[in-house]
Formats: sequence, structure tokens, C-alpha cells
Amino acid sequence: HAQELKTEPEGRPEPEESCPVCGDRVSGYHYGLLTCESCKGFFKRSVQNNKHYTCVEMQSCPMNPLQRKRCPYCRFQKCLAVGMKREAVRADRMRGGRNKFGPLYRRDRQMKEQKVYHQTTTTPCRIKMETTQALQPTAPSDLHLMTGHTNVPLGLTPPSLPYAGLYRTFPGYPQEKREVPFSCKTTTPCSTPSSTTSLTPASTPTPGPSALVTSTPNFLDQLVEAEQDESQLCAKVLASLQREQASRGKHDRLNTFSIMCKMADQTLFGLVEWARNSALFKELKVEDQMVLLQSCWSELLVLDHLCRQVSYSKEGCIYLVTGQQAGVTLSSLVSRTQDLVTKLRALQLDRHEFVCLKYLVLFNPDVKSVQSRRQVEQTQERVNRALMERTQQTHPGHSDKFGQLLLRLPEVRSISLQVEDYLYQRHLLGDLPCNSLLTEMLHTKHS
DNA sequence: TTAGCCTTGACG
DNA sequence: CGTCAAGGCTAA
Repeated sequence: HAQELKTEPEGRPEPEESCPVCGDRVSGYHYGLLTCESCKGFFKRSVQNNKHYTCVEMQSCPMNPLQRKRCPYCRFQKCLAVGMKREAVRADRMRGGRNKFGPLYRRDRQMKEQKVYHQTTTTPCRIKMETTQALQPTAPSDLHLMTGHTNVPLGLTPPSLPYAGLYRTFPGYPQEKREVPFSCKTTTPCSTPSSTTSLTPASTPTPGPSALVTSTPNFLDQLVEAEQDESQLCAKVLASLQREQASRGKHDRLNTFSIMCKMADQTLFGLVEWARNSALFKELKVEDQMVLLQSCWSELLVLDHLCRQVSYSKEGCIYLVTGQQAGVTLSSLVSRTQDLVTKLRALQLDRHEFVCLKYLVLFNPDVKSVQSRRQVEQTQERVNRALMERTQQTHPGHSDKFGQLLLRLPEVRSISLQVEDYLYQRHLLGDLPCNSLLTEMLHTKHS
């Protein structure tokens, strides 16, 4: 039936599909999605010749067939923002044939067809999660059959690169000049000031490795004090999701998977902020900060999720950062994670310990290309000591809570790798909302 | 440099 | 053997 639908010399079965970059007429799938011929050519030239454009305006020039020529910078940014894939431009310039995106195109087509058929449903309200069935894959192989979705926000252009500043600090590409490393400063004076000054003699001037205190109980207290407030984070993420939904058309609501990606993305932002604002982390040089984060972001994400489950979730449910509960099963990932939650709950993981685990994961001296390895190592050891002392103090009876906690980390690591794999697969299928820190991180690792 | 049209060639 | 996304060519 696809055939008879498409024989339209000028019929309207294919409803005015327009190029997501400039709005011109679409000529087919190019580099990941449906675009017009000119944007295809433009994208190809830009990638092939490794172009670096600049914008003389505010980096938000209008994109339409008449003005698209005016600012190649904005045009190229838009290309990337809507999800055109550099990987689809061939380095060897080989002609013809097919590439790995073939299946993606096929699937996208199928979904578009379905969308045309039952345009009836779609949730009308704010951020509605399908509470039970949500992410159930049924067949383990096909993990992506949600409601209507496209990676191209039809018609409406995505707001142009809201996070550009933060992004470019993580070189998804080797020599993308990094303007203003870690641009946005949300200076939290990181706990030190009034309360615990007593035991921090070396407090200020030289931020050398040991400037910060030694491993006393206060050291840990300071770390915990500097932690973000969960309710604030929750509000922030919710607000962001609501904004996103509000900016979308009635029939263009995010599906559950996309919503969860956005949550993960926001959480990731939060974690990056957390690290950057942490006094210990600030002592490192920026290069090391970046490689560490690039290496452990998914572990932090998993750990963060675990802690949330231990603290807030009801047994058997999953508690999301937005305060929602979802009875979701995503094959082994979910069950492994829940197993871990059970174990951690049994161990009575508390906030202090959780913070320690986060730092232990972040300060990983084994990450390749860390420059100040010794410094990272020392910090890890310091946190490690603090954790050990704490568990011994608070659980003197407990045989070996410290060891038990540490023994959970390999599983965290392993889950996080599985998460990355899973996300990358779905990324290749075009399922991830584009232009997110999440995809940026995924890319950095896979390139 | 742009963008419309042309040629290629793996995959179904 | 046709399809259709890659790359190539070339006049504006």
C-alpha cells in the first residue's frame, strides 16, 4: 500500500514535508534525515572540506530558502542541530552503495507512515508518562516502538543551540577551539566559608592538592554540604521538560523514551555542574577535568540513579528525577540496576557514602591521558579514607560495610557501559533527541 | 560557493 | 535488477 500512497505527482498524501534546515522541498534522505538537495550539498561540502565558519550576527540567523546562503555558520549549526550526521559523509569519497544508516531510513519511513494513519492519539497534557507499559520492549530485539516520533521536529525549528557554550568545551571534535573553557560559572562558594572554618587551616591561597583539609570527618561533611539539593534539581528538570513540551506542536509531543533521554540529559548537566563546582575537582587542570568527566559520566549517571532509588523509590518501582514513578522494564538493564538497588538498600547506603562513591568514580586515576595522575590518585585515596573512617564510625558493628560498598562499583561500571551501548544503538537509529549533552558525551567516546 | 542534475554501486 | 543515498560535475 505504500506504493499507492506515494504516487502523487501533486497529490497531498505526503503532507508538505519540508527540509528541517531551511524549509525547502525535501529530495530524500541525506546524512541521516530528510533534507533538501541544497542543504545536502552544503553539508557535504562543509564536512568534506572541514569548513569552519563564523557568524557575524547573533548566531541565530534566519534559515529559509532565500536567506540560507547568508550565514553558513548558522546553516551548518542548524544542520547539526536537526541531526545531520557527519559520519555519513565518507572520508574515502567512495560513491554509490549503502551505508549503516540504511535501517534508520527505513524505520523512519515506517514511522512516518504510521503517523499519517493514526494521528488520533498523542497525549494532550504536560509531561505524561505512560505509567506501566511505557518502555516495555516486549521483544528484546526491537526496543524502540513507541508512540509517534521523529528526530526531526516538523516545521518548528529547535531553539538554536541553547547549550552551545557548555558543549564546545567538550571537544567532540579534536580541534574545535574551546572558547571559554567551562563558560557558565555558577559559583557556589563550596561550603567552606563559615561553619567549618575551624579545622581548615590551610584554607585559601594555594590550591595545591592538599590545601583543602585532611581527611577528618569535616572533610566529608564539607563534601556533602556542597551537594545539590534534590528538590531543586527536580524542579529544574521538570521546568525544563515542561518548557520543551510547551514549545512543541500538539502532535509533536515527546515520547516516553525521549522524555527519559531529556531527563538523563538534564541530570548529566547537573552532574557536570556538580563536578565543576566541587572544590576538589576545581584543583585539577581543565584538561584533566574534561577527560575524567568524559570517562565516568555514565557511571555518575548510574550512581545518581541508584541513590535516588535507594532514597525515594518504592519497592519495585523506578523513581525518576522528576519525581515521577514508572513501572518500567527495560530488559536486563533495569533488573540489574534494581538488583543493585536492593543490595545498596540492604547496606543502608546513606547520603555521605553516596557522595563518596561519586567522588571515587569521578577521580579515577586510571583514565588514560590524565596528566596529573598523582593528584587524582591522592584525591581518590583521600575520599576513600574518608569513606572508610565514616563507615567504621557509623557502623561499628557492621562487619565490612566499606568493602561491601566498594564491591558494588564494578557493577556500576558494568551497567554504565551497558547503558552507553544501549544509548549508542538508539542514537544510531536516530532515537535520541538531538543536540544534547548526552549525545555529545556518547560521541566523544565513540570517535 | 551554491544548488540542480548526473553517476555510482551495495543492498534488498 | 531496481532503489536511492552517496559523491561528482558545472552553470550561474
